[in-house]
Amino acid sequence: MSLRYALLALLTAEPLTGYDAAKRFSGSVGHVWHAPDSQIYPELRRMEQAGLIDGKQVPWGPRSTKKQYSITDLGIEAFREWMCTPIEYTPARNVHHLQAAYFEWTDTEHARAHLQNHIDYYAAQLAQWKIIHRSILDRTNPTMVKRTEKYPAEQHEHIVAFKAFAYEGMISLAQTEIDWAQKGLSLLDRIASSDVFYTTEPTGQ
Amino acid sequence: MSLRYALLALLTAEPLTGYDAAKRFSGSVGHVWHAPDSQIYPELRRMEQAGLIDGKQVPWGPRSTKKQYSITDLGIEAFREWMCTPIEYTPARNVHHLQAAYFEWTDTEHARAHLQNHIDYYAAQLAQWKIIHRSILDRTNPTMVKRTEKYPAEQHEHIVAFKAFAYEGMISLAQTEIDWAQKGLSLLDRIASSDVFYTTEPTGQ
DNA sequence: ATATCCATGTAATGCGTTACATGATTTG
DNA sequence: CAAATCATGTAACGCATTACATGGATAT
Repeated sequence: MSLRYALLALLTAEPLTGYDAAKRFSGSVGHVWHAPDSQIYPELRRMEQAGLIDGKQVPWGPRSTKKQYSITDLGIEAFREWMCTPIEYTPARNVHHLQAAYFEWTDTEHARAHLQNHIDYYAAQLAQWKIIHRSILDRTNPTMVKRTEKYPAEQHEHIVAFKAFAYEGMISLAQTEIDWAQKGLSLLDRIASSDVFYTTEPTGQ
Repeated sequence: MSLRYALLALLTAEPLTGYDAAKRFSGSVGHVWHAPDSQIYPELRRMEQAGLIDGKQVPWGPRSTKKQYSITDLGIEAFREWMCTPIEYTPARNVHHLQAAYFEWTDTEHARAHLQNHIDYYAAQLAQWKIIHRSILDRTNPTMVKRTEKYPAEQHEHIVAFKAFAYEGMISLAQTEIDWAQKGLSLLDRIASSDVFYTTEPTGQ
């Protein structure tokens, strides 16, 4: 159900085609919320049926059209209501931490590679998020501009502050993952330099 | 596919019934990896069919039996192989951060409640994880005892270190979430004390 | 005896991923 | 005119959640 509200959130800024939405969810915003087009198009159709959004055929090129969705009053109300309801916390399922817990089942080199991979992945995320964070704060982010245009100038600061705040959360999580993996690399160093390691098999049932 | 390896991981320590596994995944270990029984029983059957585990009917009470699964050599090999392969990173989809990004669509009190909820949730997680982390380090954790029994004493330290390391990751993530939400509360305080806020509606299309 | 574990499932539904498909428009 | 981009889907599959179901064993 969250994809629906992620879409409504996007549509509070400006009307979009399915393609536009899909592009956002796999571009820069996709680092925060990802969804494939095969999920987006049907969901938009369901949302239109539910009256949350309004799809208009607009001309595209000389002969063709595309369907552009705008949020309706009902959609705005639904989004606002969702914004007031607490979201359930889904049970933890962190597969990378699970794997790290069993590093005695692989060798130091593979374990090191996993952790390095972890660092690389989150370093890339971090870089992306920092760029977006900056573009939000200095008001060069195009979607933010579109969004703030609808509000009186006094409120821009808050709107910007909330978006920045959300990204700051992602940034600190990514940094935490990197720090953790780096501690893991140190742990592996300490272990590898000790004599006993990886006779590989347990001694018996 | 990860549930399969989470189950294999558990079974490297000791044989389990479906019920045992389900209990672990909703008890203390459930704060790291959760799965409902309706998923566990069929998966165990599939794993048995694949030869990764071996189910034996063992007596339970005077008249009844239960099925206890042990990991097979093939299962150990599969687990070891999985431990050597890098795990894909699934695209980010953090619904709480998404909601926080749009706090201008609700009022200060609801926003505050969301953040307080966030703090409470992760504080509870943190408390759980710290307890497990401690029980791993001081070797009172029963599953850890079962697990280390199979290995020579020289390796116990590493096995313990990896488990502790994994929990440390969860602990710092939970702490990061708490810190973030607390910053959010401060932000809301600053905003609430300023004059302009929540005339609620955008000025116009 | 009665409540609480222990034990094991089925069924419906929804969300998400991957793969398969197609065609128009714009840009170089 | 070829390539990249814009545009929109369908289909199959798997994983996860929720609800529905049942019954034996143990402890008080």
